[in-house]
Amino acid sequence: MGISVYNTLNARKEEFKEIHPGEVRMYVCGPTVYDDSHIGHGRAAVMFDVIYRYFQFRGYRVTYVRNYTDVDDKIINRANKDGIPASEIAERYINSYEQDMESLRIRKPSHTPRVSDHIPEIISTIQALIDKGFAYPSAGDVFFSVRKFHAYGRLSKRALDDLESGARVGINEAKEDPLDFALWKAAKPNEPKWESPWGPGRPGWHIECSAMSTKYLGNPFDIHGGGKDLIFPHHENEIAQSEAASGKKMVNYWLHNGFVQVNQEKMSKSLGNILLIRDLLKRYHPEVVRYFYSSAHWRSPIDFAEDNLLQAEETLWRFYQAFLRIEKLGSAEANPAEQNPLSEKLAKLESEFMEAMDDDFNTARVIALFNDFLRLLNQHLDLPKFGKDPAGASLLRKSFQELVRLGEIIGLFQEKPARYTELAKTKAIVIIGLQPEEIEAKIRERAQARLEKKFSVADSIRAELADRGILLEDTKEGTTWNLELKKVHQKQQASGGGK
RNA sequence: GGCGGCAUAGCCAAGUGGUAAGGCGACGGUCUGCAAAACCGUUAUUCACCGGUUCGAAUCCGGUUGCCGCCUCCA
Repeated sequence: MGISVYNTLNARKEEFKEIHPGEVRMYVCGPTVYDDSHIGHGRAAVMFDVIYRYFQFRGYRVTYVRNYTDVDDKIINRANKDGIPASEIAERYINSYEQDMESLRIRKPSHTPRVSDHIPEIISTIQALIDKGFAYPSAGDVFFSVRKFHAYGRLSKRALDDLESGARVGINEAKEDPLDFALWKAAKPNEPKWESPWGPGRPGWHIECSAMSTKYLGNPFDIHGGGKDLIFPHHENEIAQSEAASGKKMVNYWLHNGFVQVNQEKMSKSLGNILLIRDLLKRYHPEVVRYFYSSAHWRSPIDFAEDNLLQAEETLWRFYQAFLRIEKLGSAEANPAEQNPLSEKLAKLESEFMEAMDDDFNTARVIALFNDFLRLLNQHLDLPKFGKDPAGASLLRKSFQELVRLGEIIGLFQEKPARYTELAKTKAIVIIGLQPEEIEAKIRERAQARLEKKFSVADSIRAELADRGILLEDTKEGTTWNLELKKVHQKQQASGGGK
């Protein structure tokens, strides 16, 4: 049984077969660096990161290329607006993106090429297209002649004539056909430019990905990914360019992730509801964000509504609370006891995980699987003697370790449980405006009241804390405090913290 | 207008021919002075609607309605 993936090209799930044995070569369209990245960029980055990690987990050697589009109209516009060179804008937002990627714990791709470093490759690709009759220069521009490429429209399932009739673009005099797209654009004043056989100018949008993917991965290569919006025209044009230039198939599997919404609405500049990765991460731990991304299938839309994020946070919290309990069991090694439901499930966990992931990277199924396993862990933690027995404790620890090992592929459970909890508490304390000492004092005060059976006093102390998002938990070892995450977020929003 | 996609419980969300995963919430129970946490149980005879294929459909086909995306260098 191998991995199956949904391939946009054939509009169905297909068994994955690599071109070079034991090796996967994948290319994902990275950002155009003219602004800070939003949660939509984050989704693409996280989901392809999961795919990258999973192929590695399955033993493949993976070459993963994710580019930066650092030459582009939007960058130039931004540069002119801010009165600084386009290269500086690009540099600034590449840094910003890389910070975001690090925050989201994205594994670094094998290569992160930039357009500006690949002008010679781009020029020679364009030249090849001209030589083969697929492209033509016109007044300093070079265009790709769409009608010369017979398979045009296959990926996006469009007929050329439909495109023509639906075209809203103004006719460009320099084009032979309105559908033709630019490979090279003649330089205008105040634009970055490079010398070329057709005069000074810069590459069009699509050609960079053809040139760079071919350079790093060859043709054909295994997987090309990106957001759904890139299917047309970007990826359609890439196919035309690469296949026309090389005479070979470009890519076997095209993967396109679904869009994010914010409160059921499309995220867009005009609606003013762009949610930046960095702003989201002020309020939620990166693993919460990754958990949330993973809770839906990567091809489905996903709605970044506050309630949904809170739900993800609470569920992840449950995992870490169980991990804390396990860590407190001590670390004496012992051979596992006889078979029990936990050991049986533990033995199967990896294969069930792989079954879910093999099925088009179904992370939502993995989340369900982990939750099932969590319940089993808690069941055993609740058994009076199980954890005290070295064999039982050992099994619980092994179970925890297995979750950490498999969770790494999704990017979950990688924090030390104590640290994860402390981090949340430290953050919460600031928001709530209560020092731990104050909470401890209240707890002592309440303990005294309870001792004296003044339960109404004790209860009012508890209620007072609960109102601020602090939950008290009376255990045999004494009273501890925990967070009511939802309330903490409400306070945070009320105070306007973290936006 | 053209093309593509989606509609599963109060909410989020898996499930692509064999009789509805998981999470949140709610309710009942165990525990507790009472709670909280954790655990147990209940919570969709039914998968937008209509028709068809089939022994059998949430899953396939046709139609209807609603929503979304792309066709505008937006992941």
